[in-house]
Amino acid sequence: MDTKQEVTLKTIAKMANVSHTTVSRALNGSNLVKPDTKKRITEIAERLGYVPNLNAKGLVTRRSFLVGIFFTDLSTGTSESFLTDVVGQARATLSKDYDLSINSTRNATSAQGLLRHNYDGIIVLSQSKLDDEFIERVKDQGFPLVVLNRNISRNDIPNFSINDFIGSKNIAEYAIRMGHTKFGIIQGPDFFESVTQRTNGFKAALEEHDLTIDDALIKRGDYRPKSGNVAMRQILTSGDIPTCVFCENDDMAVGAINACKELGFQVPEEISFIGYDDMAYAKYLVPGLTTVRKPTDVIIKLGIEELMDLLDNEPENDAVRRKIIAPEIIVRNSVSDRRV
Amino acid sequence: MDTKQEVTLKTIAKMANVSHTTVSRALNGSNLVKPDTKKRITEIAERLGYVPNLNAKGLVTRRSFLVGIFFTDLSTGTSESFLTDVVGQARATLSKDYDLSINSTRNATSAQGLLRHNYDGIIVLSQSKLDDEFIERVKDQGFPLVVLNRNISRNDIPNFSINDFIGSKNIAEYAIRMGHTKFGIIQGPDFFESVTQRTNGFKAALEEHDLTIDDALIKRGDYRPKSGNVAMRQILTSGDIPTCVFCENDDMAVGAINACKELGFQVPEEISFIGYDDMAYAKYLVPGLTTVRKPTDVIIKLGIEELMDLLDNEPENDAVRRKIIAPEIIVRNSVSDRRV
DNA sequence: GTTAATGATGAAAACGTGTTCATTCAAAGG
DNA sequence: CCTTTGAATGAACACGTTTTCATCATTAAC
Repeated sequence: MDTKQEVTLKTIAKMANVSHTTVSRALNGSNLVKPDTKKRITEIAERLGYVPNLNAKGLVTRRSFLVGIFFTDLSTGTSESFLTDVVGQARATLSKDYDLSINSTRNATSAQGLLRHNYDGIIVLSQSKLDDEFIERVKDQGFPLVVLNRNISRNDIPNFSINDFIGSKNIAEYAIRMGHTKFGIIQGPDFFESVTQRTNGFKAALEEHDLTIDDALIKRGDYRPKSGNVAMRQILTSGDIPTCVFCENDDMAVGAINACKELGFQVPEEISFIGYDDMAYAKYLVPGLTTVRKPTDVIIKLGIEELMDLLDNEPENDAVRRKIIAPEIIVRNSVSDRRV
Repeated sequence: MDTKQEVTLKTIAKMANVSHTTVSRALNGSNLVKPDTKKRITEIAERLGYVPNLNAKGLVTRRSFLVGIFFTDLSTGTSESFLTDVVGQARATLSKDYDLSINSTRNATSAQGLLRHNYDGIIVLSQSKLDDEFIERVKDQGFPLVVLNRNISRNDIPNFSINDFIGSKNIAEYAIRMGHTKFGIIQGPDFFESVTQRTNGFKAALEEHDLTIDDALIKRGDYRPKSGNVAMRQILTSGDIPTCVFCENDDMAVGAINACKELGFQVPEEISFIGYDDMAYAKYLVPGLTTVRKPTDVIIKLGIEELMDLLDNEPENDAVRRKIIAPEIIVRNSVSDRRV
């Protein structure tokens, strides 16, 4: 029953008593072919279930009909919703001509076969400075390229990113306004640039208000709930207990809050919590999690639209588009009011 | 700086004073070429950064170097962790030769260009009977194919699935053993077959114990936390309140539990909850969520290994591998003990 | 020292398309 | 009626590989 790729242009040509050249033209909507022969040809093609050989087509037109989507790391939790969002939106927006190929920049860094598939365009969802080498290479090889999520230094590449520094700084200022002075932080994995930004943004706000944070109250997790739980237990059993803990993503916040309840601390009365990401469930935790919403849907939309431009038009673009978007603060009930 | 695809076999051939035939052989590790010429050639290729044209290669070898991964629907929440798991594991397991192309069976159902890219192999992550038409077509066209997650009727296709009926039935029996007799159900979207199975499995256990369930206590959500919240509010305000509610995924359970707390019901003392999926955070909710763990990692592993077999070996397989795996029950604290 | 076997290489064809250029044929212009 | 134009078509080449078959050089066999 293996009927794969039996019918080609020549098959159709014979049946229609024309050359394969004419068939090719007819099927590609050329206006150099008489209307009724065109009709005859398309009917035969339809009936035979003709599907063009993309390898042959791509060989001569120098295309691959493939858009590459590259993540920093596929195994890390954060990417989850990001991945589905990107794939979903890309599928909905991009022409059906293209297939989406998912990859990790890590796999691609190996010198050989970096980009075996000659992608027609590439989207990088960058979470780490380690991607720079990859981005550099892709750009220099002339691929249409868009970089999302992380702010990169090269300014000749379209780049839509999120300013996690500002997001964290703003949420810290909110907590300070609520009267908190003694903080803890549960960080994410150190190779994510978002982690550096979130930590630095939070600290920056503290400094501006002449507050300090004890290094012993800064723990590192891996963005998963369990690591948040472990880190919080360390903090709670160390004797030196903060009034407010900033968890660098919501998943870890869930684990950390759980640790408090297990050890008999009231949330948020005794200890307040701040999350990051505004996951779908954050609103429905008890207490509702005060967190930061990243406008990922916006940058994804911008990125895909930009790539479509790059794919359609000539590389003679006027201006390279770049944009840094500030996240939004979502205030719920997990930070208590300590003002006197 | 556009250096894409300038260096070909012939480029190298000229520099090495051989024919492109020899270069091809050398680079493909043929033993018909003298060791030192092979070395000379590979060095030149390396230096020039040669990368083979997969279109040309595929044209003659009739391959695409593409593995297609098809989901029922890309925009629905459930797929999230599934998607990342599959992509991650496939990337880790599969030979680097292959790219992974993500798709939805819905997009592919359109008659033309169903499978423009001539995938070397296909994995279908099926969640709905609607996929059957797609699966049928793929199989009949002779693609190496593996279907995961859902149990399909055709027995000539490798199929690794999860028995949600048993999972739901078992968890229901646990709740019954704990003394519950009056239940509610918050269902997922109706086009998912898992939803039918979960509902039927749960009901089956009730019947076996001569218990009935009021249809007014069966609400439908969309697998997102918010829909769980909405559904639970309807139940709570209807006057007729169950002692235990089965939410067909954890996300909806979060929303539902929240509704109880907002309206002043104690969980699990007054109302108990059961989830499904055992998401990473389920363990850290308060109370810890009693739920069902789907061995998705197992079926993904089986599926990818099977596909690798199909890709390597001849289609003359001995036996078609099929397996249905029962989920595991995870008992935590969200179901109260009502035994007298 | 001739023949047979082996090892290394190249020429040419093939894969299925798109595209350039030449050719045919009918209609239009005088 | 002859020439010119334009429309429709086909022949041939190109894209970058792999593969079959032939060729040449070298070694082994007797």
